[in-house]
Amino acid sequence: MSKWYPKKGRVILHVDMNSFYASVEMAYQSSLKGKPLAIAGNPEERKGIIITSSYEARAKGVKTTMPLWEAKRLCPELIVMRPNFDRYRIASKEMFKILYEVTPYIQPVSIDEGYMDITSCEDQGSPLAIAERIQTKILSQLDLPCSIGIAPNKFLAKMASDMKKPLGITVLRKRDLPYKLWPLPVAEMYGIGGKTADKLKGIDVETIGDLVEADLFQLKRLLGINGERLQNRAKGIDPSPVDPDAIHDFKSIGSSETLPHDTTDETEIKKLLRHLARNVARRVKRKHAVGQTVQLMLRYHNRKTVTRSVKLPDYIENEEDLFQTGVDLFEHNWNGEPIRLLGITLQDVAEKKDIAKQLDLFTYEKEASKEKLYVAIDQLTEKYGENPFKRIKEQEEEPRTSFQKDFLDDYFHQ
DNA sequence: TCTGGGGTCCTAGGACCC
DNA sequence: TCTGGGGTCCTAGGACCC
Repeated sequence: MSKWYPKKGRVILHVDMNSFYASVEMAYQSSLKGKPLAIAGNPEERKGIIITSSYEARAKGVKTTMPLWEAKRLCPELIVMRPNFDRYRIASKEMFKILYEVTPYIQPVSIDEGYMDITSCEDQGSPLAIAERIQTKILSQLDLPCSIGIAPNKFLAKMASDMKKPLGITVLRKRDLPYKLWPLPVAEMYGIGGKTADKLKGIDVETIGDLVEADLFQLKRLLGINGERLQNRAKGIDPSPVDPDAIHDFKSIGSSETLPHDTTDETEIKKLLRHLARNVARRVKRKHAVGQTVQLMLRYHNRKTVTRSVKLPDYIENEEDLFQTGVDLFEHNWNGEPIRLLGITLQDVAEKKDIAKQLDLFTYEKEASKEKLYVAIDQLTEKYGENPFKRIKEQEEEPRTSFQKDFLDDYFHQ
């Protein structure tokens, strides 16, 4: 007698550190615990905005991106610290180490959060038990609080981890959606910001439940293809996989900086461009990458921001090329008004090892007749073990270990 | 007294080719 | 004389996230 088994769904965790930077500082210096603490930039350099704040500070109304003076007005006893990124990187690494003890199927999405696919971890206990173990371990070993969402896909796991903070664990199953997800304002949905929320309000979509009910054609007209994806997510549908390799497929590397004062002084401007080019080049080098497009960003005194980019005939990687292209773009596009911020970004980035293949092939293409090209493809296929037209990385990747010890170094640059 | 810096993805128009 | 429609590449800007 054949028995019917329900198709097994996935089990996804989203681990989200609670007010990460502030919590790391408290773990570092326990006298800060229980106090309103904010991590902020230097106001003298016009970078005085709140990056993160402790729950004690949030209780007083302090919020991320709020100017420091406003935060101090709301909370006069606020303790303010500059960020110590090295500390946060170390803490992040230790946190992910704990996650990798459970499974290698992890997609880090930022310094303080990541998705885990624990579908095939039944031997380690129920999803809830696994989540509790992770949370307890991160708290006892690192003295850091986190919230965890448990759900059948990434979107729901993300929404779930947001529902109880700090130190929450929230299970969000499909059958929970009508009372746990749908009553929330649509602006609380991941992927919906102020602009989209405003647009949706225009068609009377105020809650996530309203989004589920909304007319699909109307949504598409309003938001394009994103309308359909957002509605699917609201319905609890999100097929996107937990992708451990996403972290390696970076597409751009950039650096930008606000000047202490608006300036029209070309010496000062070039000095900053030099600094930015050096910054980008250092990180490009660490990732063994090259890139083909350089983008210059200018923010003027009135905050008007423009970007100008150029695609180069060759891949570049070094400081000098970045600097020269940046200066070139600057000289051709600056309108002469005082400048507040400058940025240089290298785009169309790829790893050198992948580019080598393309260049090989390109050379053959250029020099070979069609017939010779076929021979060339055969040769390349032999050399790389697969059709070289298909960009493949697997063969050159290191085997995945329980903890890829250097990947965070690469990702969270330095 | 104002509003950082690191990214990703999508859209839209013009150039160009067939 | 007038002029289709599809596809790709390049560039600029916008929305969003942490």
